[in-house]
Amino acid sequence: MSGDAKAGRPGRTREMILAAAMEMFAESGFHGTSLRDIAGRSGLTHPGVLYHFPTKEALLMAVLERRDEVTGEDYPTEGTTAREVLRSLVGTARLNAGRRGLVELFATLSAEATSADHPAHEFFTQRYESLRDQVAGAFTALAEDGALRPGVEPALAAIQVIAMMDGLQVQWLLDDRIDMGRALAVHLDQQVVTPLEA
Amino acid sequence: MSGDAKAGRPGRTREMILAAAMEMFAESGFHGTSLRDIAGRSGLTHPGVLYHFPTKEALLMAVLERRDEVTGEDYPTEGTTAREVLRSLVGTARLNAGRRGLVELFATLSAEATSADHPAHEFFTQRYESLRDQVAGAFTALAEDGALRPGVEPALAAIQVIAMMDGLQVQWLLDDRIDMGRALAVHLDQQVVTPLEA
DNA sequence: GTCTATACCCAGATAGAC
DNA sequence: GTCTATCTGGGTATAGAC
Repeated sequence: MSGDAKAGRPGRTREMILAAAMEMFAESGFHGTSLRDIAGRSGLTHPGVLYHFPTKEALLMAVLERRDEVTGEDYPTEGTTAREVLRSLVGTARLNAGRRGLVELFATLSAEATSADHPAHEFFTQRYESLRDQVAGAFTALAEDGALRPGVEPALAAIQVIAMMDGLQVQWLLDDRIDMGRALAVHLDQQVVTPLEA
Repeated sequence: MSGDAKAGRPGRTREMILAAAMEMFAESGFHGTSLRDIAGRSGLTHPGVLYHFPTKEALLMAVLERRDEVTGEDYPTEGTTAREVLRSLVGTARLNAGRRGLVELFATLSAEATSADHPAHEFFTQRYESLRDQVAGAFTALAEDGALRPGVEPALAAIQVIAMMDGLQVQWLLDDRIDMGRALAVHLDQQVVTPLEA
């Protein structure tokens, strides 16, 4: 049944397409990449790609979910201290400075997806909500330890850091002399009583 | 010479096209909007549009410049105090909460335009540079008056506020319960010794 | 001077052969 | 599971009607 050498393991081709799509979306953006480009790099024709992913947007969503897995490795979600959660935000910003394509993809799509009818709208709405919850949780824990500066509200502080991360990405994409990690670290140190680093 | 009733005042049609284009770029982004869509809403065909604007890119640039005029009214550039410059950032954020289309346009395009070959790339690079200069100037003036909290660096603070403004827009577009004005005001008050408001 | 008609090529998507 | 062929629609450019 599955002994056919040509076909390989099911999902094998799917993986190759995903890898090619992620690279090319990252290099040239979603609109700048054609299905024929992706197909070419995967060694098929564009209807071949559409057999595995019904539409180009479905392929995009698959790439986004995979991106979340990759970046998710930077964000320890459980069993970590509140300070570690905040430090991981700075860490991600620093790592991102070496992953331009991924940053471009995310920045472009999160903006595009603000339209209610965009295929990735729900994806991003949920993503921001869960990110805000997670970061707000960290700030709340710090507040309970009296580790926040006076006037810092956990829920608002979460919105603010996440906003700053996103905005820094756009400025950095336009001018890579912008130091995202430092900007974020300085901001976070203004929220807490004892500096995060060291 | 100019007595032709059909033609109307020169620039009349141009205005209609611009208005339609601004709305549709805001809703669907640059790549998501076709000239035929814009033409349809303006009551002409797409080559009709191309008579007034040689290319789709030229139309985009015209729209961007007009947006700058609208928003520019919120930003007093000269003859104002440093504190007023910062307050105007908060004011713009509050006004923007009533101009969803404009915010969508700007958020979507600034992200798209991070690609080096995007027609609006240069426009946004310049825009951010000049905005940073202006805000950094305000922070520098405050620093000289000893009005900044210890550790606040003017140039970095400018990058940070602008980043936060942009990031807040994306979160607000996805969930309009986000209070952009308040988030920004609280952040700015953390940078200065005496609160900005009142 | 202002627009319509038309034609070009490239992209996403579908139908159906193998 | 993948291809060939084809359809539709987009951006661009030109010819020519009013």
